[in-house]
Amino acid sequence: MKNECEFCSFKSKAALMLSDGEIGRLSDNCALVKLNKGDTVIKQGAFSTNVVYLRSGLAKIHISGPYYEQIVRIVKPPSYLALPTTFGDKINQYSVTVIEKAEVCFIDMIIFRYLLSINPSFSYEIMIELCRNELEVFYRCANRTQKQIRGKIADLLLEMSDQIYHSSLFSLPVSQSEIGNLIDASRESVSRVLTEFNKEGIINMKGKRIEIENRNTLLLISSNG
Amino acid sequence: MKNECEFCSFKSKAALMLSDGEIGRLSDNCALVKLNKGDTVIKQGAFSTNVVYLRSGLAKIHISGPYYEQIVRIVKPPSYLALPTTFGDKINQYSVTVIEKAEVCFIDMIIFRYLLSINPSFSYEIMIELCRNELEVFYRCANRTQKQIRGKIADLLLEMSDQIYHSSLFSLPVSQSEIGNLIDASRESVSRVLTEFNKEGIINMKGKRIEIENRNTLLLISSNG
DNA sequence: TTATATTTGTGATATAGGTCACAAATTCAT
DNA sequence: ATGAATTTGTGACCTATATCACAAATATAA
Repeated sequence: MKNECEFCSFKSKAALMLSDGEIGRLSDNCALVKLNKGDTVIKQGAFSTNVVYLRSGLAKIHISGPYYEQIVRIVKPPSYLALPTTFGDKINQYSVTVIEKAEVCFIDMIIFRYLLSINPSFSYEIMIELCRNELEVFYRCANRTQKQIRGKIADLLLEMSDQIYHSSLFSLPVSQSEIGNLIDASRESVSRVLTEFNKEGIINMKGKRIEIENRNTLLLISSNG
Repeated sequence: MKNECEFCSFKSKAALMLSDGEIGRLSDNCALVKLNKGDTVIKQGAFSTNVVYLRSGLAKIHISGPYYEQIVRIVKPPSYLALPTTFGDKINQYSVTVIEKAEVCFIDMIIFRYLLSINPSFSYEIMIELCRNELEVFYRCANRTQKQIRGKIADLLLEMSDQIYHSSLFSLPVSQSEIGNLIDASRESVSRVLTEFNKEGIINMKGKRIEIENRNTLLLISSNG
């Protein structure tokens, strides 16, 4: 399916830098795909000639660790994926899997690199994204290490509510095991803490639906260990 | 002190992409500084208008975490630092401190961005570096989480020997507390493991001098937890 | 070189969070 | 809707590693 990028209402900040002609080139080499929860967007180790633009939905980035698959971060749109594939060798260095019904554009890598080479503003915006990613991982790194489980879960809930869903009521896009994997804790501990928070009236949880009832207490727990 | 970049024998791969004229521009806006262990290269929170090129020596990147300063990685040359400052706001988002006598070039950010905008090959190489950084943090992330202390220290020793010093005999550039901070362990545990390795004949340690005696066992421990 | 500050080694003890096991609840596919 | 598969809740128990507390060893500065 061909995407009409010129009329796309989910353009990335970088894509806004492109001229009409450039957008046309992009459009001709870009395929929009709708994906469901669990679908693989990028498979680590596979050969690829595409950059992927996450246009809507949610995905997780995970890599194969020494003992098991490790989720390294949740990605929300707008976001470019597989950039290391574009710039390094053509083998995907991590996997990306949809965790919430997503629209994704597969962009031919040659065109993407061509656009980078002729449009410095486009290139500049992509660099900003790369830097932001790096900083985010740094920040997570310190957080993962220094906080205890209650703090890490409080953080995650606040992030979901503030950064991802922009609402105090949302449905967790991942299982408790995946949360555990992401924040470096066992599934059982995640369950225990979530239940605690529920009993303490901090959140109201039924199934995967969560409503944050007491944001301030979460903030407190987040900065307490 | 003005640096004569055209004659620099420690050029980055990116800098090799620059034309003579471009190198000249760089040279005019670049200051070479020699720094000692403990010297601050970049201070998180401070305003900056420079990119920093690590030309020789070693440095650590650390950020302020929720409870204490967290070392996120050791940087070896050639490497550009403070790129997020260049691309985002002008405030440094992390600190960089020298851990082994270093030479560093402070490059005016305006020139750096100018070169990026006119030279796509230069820009391309910088993007490769940004991507490599991201992947490296992903990898570390999985490692830190999934391995036990012996495995993490084995990894660190192998990295020092293979990646940093290219020799089985080297002197640790950081204290055991810093190692603990980097691999997410207490100083005491680091000491115990290093002592164990020493007694087990895997390494030969006196003071900060370490010689790797049994590389294979280290590899084994590294992939064992 | 000498004094001072920092780093390291090691035993004793404490604990956060992991692991196991199984029942209950949800979610998914037909 | 219905049965199968997955996810969640929770008690009992375990363990890797943190903490504490010093003494010994090294590194640093005067």
